[in-house]
Amino acid sequence: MILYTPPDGCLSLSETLDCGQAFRWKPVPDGRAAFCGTAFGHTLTVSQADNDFCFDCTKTEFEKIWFPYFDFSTDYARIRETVAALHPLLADAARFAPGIRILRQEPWEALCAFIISQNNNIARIKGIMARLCALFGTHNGADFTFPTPARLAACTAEDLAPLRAGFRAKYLIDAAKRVDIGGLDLESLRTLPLPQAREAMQTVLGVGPKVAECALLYGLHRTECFPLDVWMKRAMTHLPGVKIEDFGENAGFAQQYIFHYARMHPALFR
DNA sequence: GCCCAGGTATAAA
DNA sequence: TTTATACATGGG
Repeated sequence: MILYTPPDGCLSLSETLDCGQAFRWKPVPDGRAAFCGTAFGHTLTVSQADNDFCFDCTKTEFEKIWFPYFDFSTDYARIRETVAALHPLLADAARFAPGIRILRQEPWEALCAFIISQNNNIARIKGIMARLCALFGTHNGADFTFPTPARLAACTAEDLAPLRAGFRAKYLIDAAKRVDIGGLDLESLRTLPLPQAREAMQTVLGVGPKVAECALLYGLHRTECFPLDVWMKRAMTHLPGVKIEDFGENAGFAQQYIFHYARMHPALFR
């Protein structure tokens, strides 16, 4: 059991784990403000008590898995200030959910999650992700892990029918094949120049500009990425004079603040 | 029942 | 090069 307080004072479990960036964290029914989820093969229950966060894991596991996963080495207080300074509406968005952090998720899982996300809603994305793990992942004693590329690459579209992922099933299989034996090295995209990284992502069937941007942001922490989904397009019309280039290295953070704010306040964005 | 969802592939203009 | 349409499914 590890007690930890982020040095920047920024973390809300609900804002971070249920803001549309990750789809496999669930509130613990009987716990207060606790969440349970799985990443990198490890399952964690995390809860909050005042300013402390309680991580139900060993010190080693916290240091190797969860500290980087929650991006605790980044100063989110400073990022919020920088984003908020660009426009009053951005200040509102950053103030609305000040506990958002951009998780450092597994590249392969993030790619699959946002392939599934296309023309889909968040509640249903969560369901498909849960079935994907239950059917093709392995059980670690507490939860199902995310299936490996090799496991999905061995599947046919009919095999994936129980997911009820619709037309996205064939996209998942193509992604799996590219990553498994097709020469697509997701880790290499962590440092590849962004235009080439985007191009590489989009070699996967079903991965266009938006999914590529999400996979790079959430899976490889390319924070200069700025996914333009339907909500963001609406939001941008309310940010006259603000250009995506203005966000620079903070684009991904800004996008997540705006996305969450817009989704929670649909009336403000037409 | 209807509308639409963290879009993209494909065809047509 | 830009614009239109199909796509599978189900949450609200």
